Amino acid sequence: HSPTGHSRSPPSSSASGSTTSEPVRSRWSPKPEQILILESIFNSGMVNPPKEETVRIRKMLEKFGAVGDANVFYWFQNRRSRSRRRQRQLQAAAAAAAATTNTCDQTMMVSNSLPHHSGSDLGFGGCSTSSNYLFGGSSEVPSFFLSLSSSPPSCSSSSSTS
Amino acid sequence: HSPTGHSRSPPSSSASGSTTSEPVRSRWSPKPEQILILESIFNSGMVNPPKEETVRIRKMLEKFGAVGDANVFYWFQNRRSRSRRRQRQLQAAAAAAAATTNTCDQTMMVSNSLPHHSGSDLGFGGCSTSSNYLFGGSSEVPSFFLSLSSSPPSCSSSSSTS
DNA sequence: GCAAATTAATGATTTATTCAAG
DNA sequence: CTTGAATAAATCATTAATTTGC
Repeated sequence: HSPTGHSRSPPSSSASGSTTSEPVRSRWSPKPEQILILESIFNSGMVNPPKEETVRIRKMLEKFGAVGDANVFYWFQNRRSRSRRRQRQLQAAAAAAAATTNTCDQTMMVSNSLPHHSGSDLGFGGCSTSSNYLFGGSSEVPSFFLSLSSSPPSCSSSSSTS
Repeated sequence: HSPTGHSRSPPSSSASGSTTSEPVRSRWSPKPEQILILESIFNSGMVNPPKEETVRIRKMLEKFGAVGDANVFYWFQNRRSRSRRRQRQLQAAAAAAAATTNTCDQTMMVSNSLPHHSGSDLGFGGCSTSSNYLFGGSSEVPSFFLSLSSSPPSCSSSSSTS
């Protein structure tokens, strides 16, 4: 629908890593600034920009290095795909864990005493703020993990006698 | 994929992926529950458990599938590595962006979407709710862009030189 | 310290699925 | 039922980080 007159525009890749002096790059590698921009856009909710926007984004990115419309398109496509996959993986993990939690007898009775942990985890779900969430009070599934006392120096010794 | 050679022989233990119903796997693939557990531990601050804890963790994970101490060790090693890299990349991006922000007038004011938080959120995961106050200039059409699809039917050569 | 070898990330392709016309 | 467009999933291939041995 809406034949926007977009023809088969194969990757008009005009990609180059470093504008300064790079030998030859067969594959576009976004520069930090470009990544930042793309991430910002993605995180702002625009996960699948229409062509018009894609062109605009490309123009914006071009200020920091050669890039083609196709690169931008690919980037968003991959971002969506991978984002979703991770989410699914996590969800599966949660479900599976919840379904099998009871199997773990007294393996770990957790003693939630973690005072705090300089938050700087990153990496996974993204939505996770702390360790206790997700299935905090789902059912009879007590968050049976969390807190394996961090053993900093010597051996395990709950010496956190505050 | 170059399964040709195992040089390092880290902690020796049993490591197999034949947990439930997998044919044969040369490499341990953590089950969702195991991932969840490992993530929880990692996020709880224990990013580098000593051997003692590693063994404990392995025993705990074993309830969900075969796993060896080495696998646990590797997992944490890789996890740390990944975290560090991500962090660095982000910082680099931020720095680079900051360094060039002035250069591009209002080209990229996108930077940080979410207010507050002194740049250390790194919530790239994929939580982005729907905060669209970026540059919703003229996005109306769903999304149409270069087709660059393949040629499934008919002739399409591409003998994959792989 | 550097360069080869390994590993993880991720850009680019291919394949399958979906949905709307015709 | 077929065709065409658009996407998402799966896969391939290359690049960049890390690790390792000299």
